[in-house]
Amino acid sequence: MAATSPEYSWCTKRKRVIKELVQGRDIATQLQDLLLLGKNNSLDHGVQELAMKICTSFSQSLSVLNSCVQIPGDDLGSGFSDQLNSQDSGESVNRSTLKGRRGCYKRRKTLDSRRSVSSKLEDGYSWRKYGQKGILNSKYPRCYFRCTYKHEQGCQALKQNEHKEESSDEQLFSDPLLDSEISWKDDVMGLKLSDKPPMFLSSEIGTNNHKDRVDTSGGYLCGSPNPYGIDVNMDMSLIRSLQFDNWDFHCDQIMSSGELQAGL
DNA sequence: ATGATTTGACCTAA
DNA sequence: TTAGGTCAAATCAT
Repeated sequence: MAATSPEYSWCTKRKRVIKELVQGRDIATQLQDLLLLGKNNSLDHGVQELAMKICTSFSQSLSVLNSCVQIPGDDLGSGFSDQLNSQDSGESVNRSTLKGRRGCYKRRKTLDSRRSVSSKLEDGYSWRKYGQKGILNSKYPRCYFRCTYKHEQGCQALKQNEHKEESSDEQLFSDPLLDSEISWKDDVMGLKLSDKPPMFLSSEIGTNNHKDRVDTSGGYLCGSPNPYGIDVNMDMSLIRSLQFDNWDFHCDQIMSSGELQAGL
C-alpha cells in the first residue's frame, strides 16, 4: 500500500494528464465554435483548420494515453504474464472452503483492477461495478454497473457490458475489454433520457442509419449532476478515436455535424 | 477510514 | 431447472 509506489505515481500522473488534455480539448472546441460563428473568409478558414487540428491532437493524445496501460519500469512481458498468471490466483483457493463464505478470496492484482475507475468519468458518469456473470458459451463475462450515486442521490442508472467472441486464439492477448458492447437500461427511474443511444457507430457513417442519432446531447444523462464537471456532450466531428478504458469509440473519418445530419 | 472490486450466494423469470 | 440479475461479505487501493 505504498502511496508513493511507481504504479500509484503513474496512475496519478496519468489521470492528471488526461484531465489536462480533456480541459485543453474542451477549450479548443469552444474556440472552434466561436470561430465557426465568425465570418467565413479565407483567413478564418485557416484559423478554423488550426483549431480543428488542435482538437484532433488533444483527442488523439487522449486516445494514445488511454490505450497505454503499461507501467513505466514494468516491462511488457512481466505485465502480461502477471495478468495471465493471475487468472487463476483467485480461483486457486479451494472452492469447497469458500462455500458459504461470500467474498472470501484472494483478490487478483491486475493492471485492470483500478483502471476502470477513470473510464467511468470519461462518459460523464461515475459507475460502480456491482456484479459479473459468465455468459453461456462465451469466454468473457457480462459486467453490471450502477451509478455511484445510487444511494446518495437516488440515481437508478444501470448499464452492463459484455465482450464479443474472439475469432481466433491469436487475439487471446489483446485487451478483451476493448470491442465490448454496452447496453443501457432505459427503463429506470431517475434517468433523463434522450431516448436515443449516446453514440452512433462508425460503420453507420455514410449511411442514413445514424441520422436520427446525431446530436444526442450526450445520450443518457444520469439523474445526478456530473460531479467532475466533464462535459458529456461530444462533438463527433472533432473526435476521431476516443478510447475509454473499457470501451473504444471510433469515428473513421472526420465529418462535421452538418455533414452527418445531411447523411453524407 | 473510506470506498471500490471481487465473486459466491441468492432471487426470480422463463 | 437454468440463466440472468442483484446482493453483500471479504478484500483491496488510496
